Amino acid sequence: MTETHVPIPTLERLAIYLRVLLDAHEAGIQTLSSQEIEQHSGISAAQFRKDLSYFGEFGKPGVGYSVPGLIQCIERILRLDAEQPILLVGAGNIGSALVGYPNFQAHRLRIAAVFDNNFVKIGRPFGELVIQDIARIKEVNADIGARIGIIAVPAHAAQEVADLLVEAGVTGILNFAPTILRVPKHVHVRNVSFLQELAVLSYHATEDALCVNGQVTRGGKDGI
Amino acid sequence: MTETHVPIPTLERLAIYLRVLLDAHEAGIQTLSSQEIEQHSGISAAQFRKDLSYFGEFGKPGVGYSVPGLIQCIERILRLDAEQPILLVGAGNIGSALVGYPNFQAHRLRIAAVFDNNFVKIGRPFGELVIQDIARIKEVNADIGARIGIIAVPAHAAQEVADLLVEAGVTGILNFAPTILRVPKHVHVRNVSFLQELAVLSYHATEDALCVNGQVTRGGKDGI
DNA sequence: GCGAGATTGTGAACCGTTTCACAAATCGCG
DNA sequence: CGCGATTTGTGAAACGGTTCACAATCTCGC
Ligand SMILES: NC(=O)c1ccc[n+]([C@@H]2O[C@H](COP(=O)([O-])OP(=O)(O)OC[C@H]3O[C@@H](n4cnc5c(N)ncnc54)[C@H](O)[C@@H]3O)[C@@H](O)[C@H]2O)c1
Ligand SMILES: NC(=O)c1ccc[n+]([C@@H]2O[C@H](COP(=O)([O-])OP(=O)(O)OC[C@H]3O[C@@H](n4cnc5c(N)ncnc54)[C@H](O)[C@@H]3O)[C@@H](O)[C@H]2O)c1
Repeated sequence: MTETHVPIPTLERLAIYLRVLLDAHEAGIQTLSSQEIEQHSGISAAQFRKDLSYFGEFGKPGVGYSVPGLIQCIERILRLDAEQPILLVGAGNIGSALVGYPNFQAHRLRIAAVFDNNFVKIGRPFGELVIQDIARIKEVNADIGARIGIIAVPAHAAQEVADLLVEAGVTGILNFAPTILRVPKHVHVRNVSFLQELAVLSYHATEDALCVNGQVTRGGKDGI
Repeated sequence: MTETHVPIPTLERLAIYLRVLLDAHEAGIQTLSSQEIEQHSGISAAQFRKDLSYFGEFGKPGVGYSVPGLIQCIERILRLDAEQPILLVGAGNIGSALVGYPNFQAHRLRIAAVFDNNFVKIGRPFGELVIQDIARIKEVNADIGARIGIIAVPAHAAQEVADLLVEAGVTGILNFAPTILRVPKHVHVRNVSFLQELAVLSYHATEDALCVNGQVTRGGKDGI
């Protein structure tokens, strides 16, 4: 284990391992080998061990991994060992699904405040929270200290909201709007795009050959 | 352009290019160079050209790409040129956000039927649809012929629903439940996991060194 | 205490994707 | 028509992540 950059796919898988481990813990299992993790996660044992090797040594040769021990370690790595407050912007359809989602709590991710710019919505209850004015976001986060924000507003408002989130001190953004966000280098953005996912499935859903090819698509000045 | 396997990241980017092109089309722009696509998409011009090269030649040297022409080509590649019907299972929070989402329509993705197993919900309206009994899914899809299904049910029901979807003729599944699905080889699964996304952000949101390391985590029989 | 069996951690090989760099193609203009 | 400016398409190189394979480590039972 050297002090090296951790691949993002590794971090994503860490969250999967954590889920598997929590399930096992629930079931009263004390120890798991990388082989068994493979069974439950669909990720190869070698990959699992390599992933962990970025952070240290957590297993015992000949035995495997202590389930509660590894849970604690992965939680620490992912900063899920202490409560992680999150700002949600956009009290619409997506926002509504998110505030009520109980699984976040199990990972100590807590939506600590909801913001909108619609005066009709501001002040209304939203899950267990009350919708607040987006104009007050910086002020509110001075108390909360959230480092993660979720953008669930229409695409045309996303950049503006991203700027506000960054100004409020957020360094990680989960973006549901179909737009490329421009943010300072120190801010990490992850885009969630159902359309993209469905497009990939759409491509694979049909096996027929494509009708696009050289001589048809290239051509005269009427072009493609 | 040889007949080769297309990387999944390429397909994902294709959906992004399509969005950029549709925006440009909306704005009345007739032609775009790979350089300009880079500006709008955040994806490098070289990457863009390489991505397209898997499918043919679509541009004119010295000019660029015809916006409407390329839109048509990418839509054909992604099978978004004809209406793509989709089955949604789970009339809950996520399902609710999806049925009302207008952007799907712009890509000819249409949620053609919604299913649930809750007798209280079956028969109720859901968006413009009526919630149907999951038990009838195969029968219903005999008419619809959808090849894509969305799983928006609790994790413990996801595998069972996946089996039903496959039996109903679906070859692509978008899975929102936090579980690994076992499906036949010809079926493609894409998982959407907000938890995973947030975990990655959580990791990056703090720059402090980890407290995990060799001598602490490895050790005596009290172990990790 | 020791040998058999199990399992980890990791350098090295492998493989697929991204980036680079340039020849070939097209356009506009004099 | 020809030349300079522009931009494409694509082999080849660079890069980064995954897989492999094995020495090192640990447990258990005798
Ligand atoms: N609903 C879906 O299934 C779905 C799927 C994929 C992507 N998305 C994307 O997610 C985003 C949210 O979708 P939704 O369906 O929840 O939309 P929505 O219209 O239901 O909700 C958007 C909310 O954002 C608020 N808002 C608008 N501008 C704002 C601003 N400047 N500051 C603060 N709040 C503002 C609105 O008042 C509204 O409450 C959109 O970008 C959409 O494209 C949604
Ligand atoms: N809500 C969120 O923000 C969120 C976030 C991430 C992941 N998810 C995941 O998405 C999935 C759906 O979440 P949700 O919040 O919409 O849940 P939900 O409880 O609101 O809705 C689930 C729906 O599925 C139906 N259902 C249950 N078993 C079924 C079966 N066997 N066949 C058909 N229908 C069945 C239920 O009747 C219910 O209507 C869950 O797996 C959840 O973990 C949700």
